[in-house]
Amino acid sequence: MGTRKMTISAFARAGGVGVETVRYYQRRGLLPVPGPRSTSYREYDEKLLRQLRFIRRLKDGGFSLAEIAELLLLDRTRDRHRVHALASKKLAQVEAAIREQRQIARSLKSLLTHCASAPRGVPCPIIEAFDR
Amino acid sequence: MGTRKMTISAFARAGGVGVETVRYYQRRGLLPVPGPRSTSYREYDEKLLRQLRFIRRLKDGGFSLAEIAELLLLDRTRDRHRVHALASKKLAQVEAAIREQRQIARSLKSLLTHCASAPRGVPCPIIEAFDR
DNA sequence: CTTGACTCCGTACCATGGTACGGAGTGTAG
DNA sequence: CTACACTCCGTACCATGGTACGGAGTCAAG
Repeated sequence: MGTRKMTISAFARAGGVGVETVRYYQRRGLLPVPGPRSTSYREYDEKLLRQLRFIRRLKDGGFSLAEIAELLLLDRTRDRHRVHALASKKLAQVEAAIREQRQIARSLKSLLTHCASAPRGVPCPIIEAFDR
Repeated sequence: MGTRKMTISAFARAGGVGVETVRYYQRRGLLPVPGPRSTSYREYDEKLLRQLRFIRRLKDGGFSLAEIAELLLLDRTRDRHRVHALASKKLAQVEAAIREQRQIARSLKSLLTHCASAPRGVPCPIIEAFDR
C-alpha cells in the first residue's frame, strides 16, 4: 500500500504547491484537515494527495476554487443529475475556451510568419494580426 | 470612413466593457487617452476600438494585462526579433494550455458517460474521473 | 435656461488566489 | 539534551483586474 504518511511539507512538495497553499485549501474547505493522529503533527496520505492533484489539475484548467469546491461536494453526494448538469455545463465552457485559444494560436502563428517575412526596418503589425 | 467619434460610454459599449474598465486600461497604459479635441469630452474612434478589441481578445485568451501592454509597446517598435521571440514563447504556452484543457474536456466527458451509466443510488466518482 | 444624463478625475473598495510573518510548540539527529 | 528544522495557528499582506463613489463640470433636449 502506498498509504505511507507524510508531513505537510512532504505533502505540499508531492502536490507541487507550497505549504501555505495547502493550509489555504484547508481553510477554503477544498482539503480536509487530517484528524486524530498518533503524533501532534497532522498526517497526509495518498488519498489526500490524489485530491490535491485533482484540485490543481482543475485549477490549472481554469476552474475557480469555488467550482472545485462544488465538485468535491458533489463527489460525496448521490445527486447524479446535478453532477451531470454541472459537468456538461462546464464541458461547454471548456470547449468554448479551447476554440478561443485556438483562434489566438492561429493569430500568433500568422504574426510569426508575417513578422519573419516582413521587409527590414518595418515593424510587425501586431494588432492587425489579431483582427479577426 | 468609419472614423466617426464616440463618447466613452459608446466606446465601452462597442468594446463590450464598462466605462470604468476603459479608464482602468488608460491608467494601465493599455489604451491612450484621446488628446486635444473640439469638445471638453474625449473622442474615441475606430482605431481605438480595434485596439480595445485586441486587448479583450488577448485577455480572454489568458494573456495578462502586463503581457498585452508589452505587445502593444512592441507594436510600435522596429524590434522584430523581440516580437518574434515573445510571440513564439506565448504560442508554446497557449498550445500547452490547449492540451491541458483538452485533457480536462476528456475527463469531463468520461465523467459524463460514467455518471449516466452508473447504477442508481451510486454517486459518480468525480475525483477518479480526473485521475490521469 | 433648466433638467437630466453623461463626463472627468481622484480615491476607495472589492474578489480571487494566494504568500508572508510571528510566536509557541514538537520531532529528531548528533 | 540541546540545536535546528519543521509544525501549528492566527492574522496580515500582496498582486491582479477590475468596480464603485463622490463632486464638479458639460451637453443636448425640451
